[in-house]
Amino acid sequence: MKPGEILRQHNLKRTHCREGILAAVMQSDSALSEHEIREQLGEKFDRTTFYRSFKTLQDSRILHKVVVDNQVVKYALDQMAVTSAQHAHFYCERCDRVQCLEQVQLSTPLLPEGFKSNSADMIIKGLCNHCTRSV
Amino acid sequence: MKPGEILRQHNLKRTHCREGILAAVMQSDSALSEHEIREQLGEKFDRTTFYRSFKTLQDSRILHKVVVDNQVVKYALDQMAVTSAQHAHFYCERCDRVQCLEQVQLSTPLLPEGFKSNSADMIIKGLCNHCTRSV
DNA sequence: GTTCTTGCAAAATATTTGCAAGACG
DNA sequence: CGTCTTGCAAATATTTTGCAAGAAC
Repeated sequence: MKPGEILRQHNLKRTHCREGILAAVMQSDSALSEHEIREQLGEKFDRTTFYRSFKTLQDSRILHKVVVDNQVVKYALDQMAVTSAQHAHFYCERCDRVQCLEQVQLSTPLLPEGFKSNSADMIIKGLCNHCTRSV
Repeated sequence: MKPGEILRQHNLKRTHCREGILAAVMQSDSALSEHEIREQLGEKFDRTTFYRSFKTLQDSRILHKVVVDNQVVKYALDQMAVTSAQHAHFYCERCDRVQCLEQVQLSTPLLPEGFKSNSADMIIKGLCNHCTRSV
């Protein structure tokens, strides 16, 4: 599916900035930071616009945000099939890339008395599939 | 154990700021943000000093940092027994508190070919033990 | 044409660094 | 006293808001 179609499906206006962000994230095999996306699109848009676009895309559940401990913030596409399913994120300590591990389903572990879970995020850190190869 | 002792154990100088941070975190049943700790200590220290103290305490593995999606940053004590064991964090969407679920051990799920895990963090969101009671 | 989105300027917030003065052991 | 830590000022980074001009439909 193309960026424009996705936007239309969600009743969002098809603007250059939104389509640019989507195109970048869709063709990448890892999650991208605001900075990385901005670079790819050649600084064509204002940062303010970026933040507003991210917000819009997140609100419509087209993208989701991943925050790693050390303040790395990345955005990844919500694949339709996966949108509702919980999945883990992998952060590579060598190349700084964040990948969604869609195969890795999160089973919420048993919670203590009184806790009620709505959702869960898991970030696994280590070496990614690219980096274990090239060590 | 008292703040001073902990610092001595780790060969850190016992300064007011460090002891204050430790005292605050130790007596709290949930993780605290820089802001919350600063408030409790009556704005007695500079923010710069705080950040440097947090860094020191984290480097010595006395505290650990928890970052929730929406940019909430909290600090929690590393209990000795638990230090090395992986545990999950619970973020309450109602009261904004972060608790360490030490009972909930993280078993790293099966990773795809080529990934090598060093550590993992899990944040479970929902209603905490205090808030489910008072709904 | 009406409504939503953008760009710009500016503010709020978070975090880091250099350096001289001060506290710790 | 020597070394590590603090406070202050300032730089950098991140994110948010108001408002008028511009794009989308």
